[in-house]
Amino acid sequence: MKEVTLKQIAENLGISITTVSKALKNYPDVSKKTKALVKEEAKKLHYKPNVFAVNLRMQRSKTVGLIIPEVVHHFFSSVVNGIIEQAEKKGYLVIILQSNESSKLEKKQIDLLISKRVDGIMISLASTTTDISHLQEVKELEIPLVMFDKISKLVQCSKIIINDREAAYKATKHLIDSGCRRIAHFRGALLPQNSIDRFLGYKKALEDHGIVYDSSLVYICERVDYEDGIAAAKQLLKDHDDVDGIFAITDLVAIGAISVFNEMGIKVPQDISIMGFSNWFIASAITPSLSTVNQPGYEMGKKTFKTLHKEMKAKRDGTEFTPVTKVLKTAVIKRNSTK
Amino acid sequence: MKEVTLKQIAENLGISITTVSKALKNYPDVSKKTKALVKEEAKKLHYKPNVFAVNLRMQRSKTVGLIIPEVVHHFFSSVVNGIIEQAEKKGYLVIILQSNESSKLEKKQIDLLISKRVDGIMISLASTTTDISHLQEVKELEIPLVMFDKISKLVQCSKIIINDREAAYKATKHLIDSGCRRIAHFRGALLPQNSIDRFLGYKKALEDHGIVYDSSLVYICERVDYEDGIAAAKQLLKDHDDVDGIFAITDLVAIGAISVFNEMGIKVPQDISIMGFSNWFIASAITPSLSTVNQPGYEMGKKTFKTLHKEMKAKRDGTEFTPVTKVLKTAVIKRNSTK
DNA sequence: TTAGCACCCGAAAACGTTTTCGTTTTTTAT
DNA sequence: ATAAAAAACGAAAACGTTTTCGGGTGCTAA
Repeated sequence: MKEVTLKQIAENLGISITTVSKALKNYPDVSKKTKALVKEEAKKLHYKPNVFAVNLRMQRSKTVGLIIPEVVHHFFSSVVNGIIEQAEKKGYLVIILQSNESSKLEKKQIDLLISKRVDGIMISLASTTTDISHLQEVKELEIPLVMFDKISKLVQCSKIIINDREAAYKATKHLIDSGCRRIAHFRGALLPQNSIDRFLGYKKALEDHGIVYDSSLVYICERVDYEDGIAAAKQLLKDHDDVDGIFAITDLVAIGAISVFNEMGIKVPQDISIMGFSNWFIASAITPSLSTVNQPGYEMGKKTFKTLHKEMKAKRDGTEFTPVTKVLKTAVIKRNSTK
Repeated sequence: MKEVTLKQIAENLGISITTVSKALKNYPDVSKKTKALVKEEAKKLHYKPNVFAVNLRMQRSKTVGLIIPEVVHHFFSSVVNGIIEQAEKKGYLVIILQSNESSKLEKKQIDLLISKRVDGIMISLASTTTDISHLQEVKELEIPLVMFDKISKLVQCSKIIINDREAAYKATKHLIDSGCRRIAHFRGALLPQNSIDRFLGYKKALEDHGIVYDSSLVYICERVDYEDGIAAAKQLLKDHDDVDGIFAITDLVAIGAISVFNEMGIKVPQDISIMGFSNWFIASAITPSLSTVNQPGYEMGKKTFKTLHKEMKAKRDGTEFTPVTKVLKTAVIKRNSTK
């Protein structure tokens, strides 16, 4: 059972390969009659063009690459969902790689994608990435590039993000508006930009509302997970007895904290209010349900691919494309962990 | 800045393309001297083979396809994690598609992967898939195929699964051993095999321990999500007042049920014990923490790719490969939702 | 009749590699 | 010195497409 090729069809019909190819692509210099004949024969033999040959000839793969820090992560998997849905609509396939928050791996994977000659690359940076030479290389090779969520301001490319600072501001303000005055912050590691931005938003909200910023109320959660939340909450209880609100960098951290308070018999939100971040869907399923800030992962994925697609199209057409930065809307979601 | 090709190197060195190619691949019929020269020049020019040409020539892409029902799902994202990690080790890239539990989409995506000429395919079926002709086609084209978790017994291929029936049996037995006698089951839809198997395991456990099976204690959760769990729990409270245990098909359903009981002031596990399934990590974070059965997603992903890799290798070498079925171990994890 | 003009068609190059097989060069043995 | 053997190299085909460009028809108008 040999592969069906253009040659096959051409021989069956006694015409040239050229004509067959053109007929299938509706070139104007092929008569209606031959077009019909060719198409019929192609259907009969179940002809499928050999993508390898097409790729080689066209110098493109109709495949794009995606690098994210973690696959097993609600926010990123939502992004992935948005991306692959949109990509499929446009006839593109997506190769997914995971940097595991390692800058070194990230570099390797960029090289891998380049060597696979993907038509475009989407990336959310590892927390530790500071050297961005691998991304500059992508730009130099003129491979369309879009960054999302965890970006670097130093790279000239399109970006799809939220305003972490503003979102954190809104979250903190919500706590203040509901009556909290001693508000702690469970932040992420020192380096990642969104960890910094959320911290700054928190600080600014305090200052704007006449609350003195107290650095002893800020706890660092290195890995930003459930255990970190538990640890921070326990430490907080040791250090302070007057805190009436917590803004956690992420829902998971907030949930860790809640579980500690539940266990200790500390009432949420009566004794202490808690805000999360991301609106991970489980936030509505815990007790008490978690107030949080919505971070639109699916939307972000959609927008990311759409932007990449425009850029790839511009490259094919040889038209100019100026990078855009799109800031997606966030919104406070009030539930039962705040008053 | 033109692409560097073998031709380029050959011209620079005044030798033939053939020799350059062979030198880079350490063919024995190239002298050490020329090999060194060629390699040096290649490094200097940053030569990277054109994969499109390699693919065409070799008739393979070093790319595999993966189809799963949902990306945003803890279990499946764990599987994805295991797969892409393992694939990268072997130099393969993974194209991920999502069937959205639609049999029609699944079929389309198989066609897509075939037309992209991936070297192998891994799939977990959509719940509604009964017609398996698209998978037969994969077999006919002799594309290596491995199914995992949600499989079809009608397809002759390697399979990586857990024993759902046995796992459900163990979960139910755990409830019985802890003193429960009226045990309800929140099951999934009627069709998917794992929904059936878990139900059968539940039933068998009852019968083996002298408890009469009562079909009025079985509730169907069509979409197997949090809301389903809530609905089923509420219905259960209306229908019965003597139930002392629930085995839910999935952690999320169990969590939905717990949230209802928490709200109603029904004590878990004192008044009613609850078992989940999957050991989704959030299971340890809710109150009370959820007893469940561990379903090793990461392991499953690893094993799935490894098996596919063996099959692909066998195909290249022209050696025979007989499909294997690997059943991964599951274990009951006792937490605070059971006595 | 002949130039001009649609209208069709196909030869051939190009994309960049891999590999077979024949040829040339060098080395070894006689 | 010469034949045989071994080592090194290269021509060319092949993978299957797309696209340019140069014809060859047959028709119309002068």
